[in-house]
Amino acid sequence: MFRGASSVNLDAKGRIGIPSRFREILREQCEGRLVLTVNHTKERCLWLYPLNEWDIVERQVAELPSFDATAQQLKRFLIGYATDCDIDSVGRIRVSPLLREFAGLEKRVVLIGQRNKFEIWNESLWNQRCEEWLQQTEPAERQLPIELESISL
Amino acid sequence: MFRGASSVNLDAKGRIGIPSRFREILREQCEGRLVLTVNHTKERCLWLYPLNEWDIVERQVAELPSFDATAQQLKRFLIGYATDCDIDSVGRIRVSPLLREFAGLEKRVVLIGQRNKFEIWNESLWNQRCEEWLQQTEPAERQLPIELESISL
DNA sequence: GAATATAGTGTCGTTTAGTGGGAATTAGTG
DNA sequence: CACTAATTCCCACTAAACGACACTATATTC
Repeated sequence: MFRGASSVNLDAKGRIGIPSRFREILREQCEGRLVLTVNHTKERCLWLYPLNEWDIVERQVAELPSFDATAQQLKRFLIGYATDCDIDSVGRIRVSPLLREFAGLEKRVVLIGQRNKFEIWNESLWNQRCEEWLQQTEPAERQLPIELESISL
Repeated sequence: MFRGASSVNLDAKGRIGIPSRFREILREQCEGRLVLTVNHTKERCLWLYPLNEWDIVERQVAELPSFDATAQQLKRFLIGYATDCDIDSVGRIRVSPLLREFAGLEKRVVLIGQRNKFEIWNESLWNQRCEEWLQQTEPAERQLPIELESISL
């Protein structure tokens, strides 16, 4: 289970280093095989799953009805953007231009451990959002179709 | 199972390259034999199936009740536009002018892995739709004849 | 506090994917 | 049957991705 925030560089070739404290766990858990995709909500950030965790998520999403528009959108985003990526010999993964663009990643990014996955944010966007969340008194309103409520991403 | 988004060029001869990471799988699964058809919903995009997956879909659609207007329409679009296409020696398929026109494909297109199939979009339309989906607060209303709910295309 | 180890990051060269274009073949049309 | 247009096959070029290595800064140990 992953937790904690790290600030890392995205290099000129679009690679980011996974903090070393996670590397061994990831090697054991999924042989360094990860899946990188987008967050389907309004927040522009990426999600990074160990392959085994991703399989669970993908199956859940895939089983949603084909003719439900909301479910289709979720599928298009989550599975549509999901990219396999292996950790290289020095502990980095490559983020494709498409995904970088989606999340607005530039040089400074933050990697946020979220139990079964990581979130990857543009650092300044992350800081900005943190401020907003702290200001905010009312929790965001929730309205979801019934099928989505039970899913744990 | 296919996932991930790729941005590719449609060349002057109407060909698009299938990303190399899928080619070997496609060769094994269906000997590079694919079926290209249209999305029957409001979304103007194409669907690309490996032949074996297409067979399943075609059978399901064919068995829908003959006197249901919605099912008839689905049949007309899906089966009516379905075109066989083989992957060439450098990993490309040709998209007929009819299909290109239907989906409004120009030079830049995106190929979206959706498990058993791919979706092919005009790139700017795809980006536009993504924006809309992310903005959207209310989930789209759902109203479907009961037979269609359970089909997974 | 110096020496060593390790994480993080940048750079180089090789390979391979992506794309464009020409020639040969096939199909469509008068 | 001939001519034209479209399609397929093949080759070539370019740019991006990958793997290996190297350097730097921070942390750790003696």
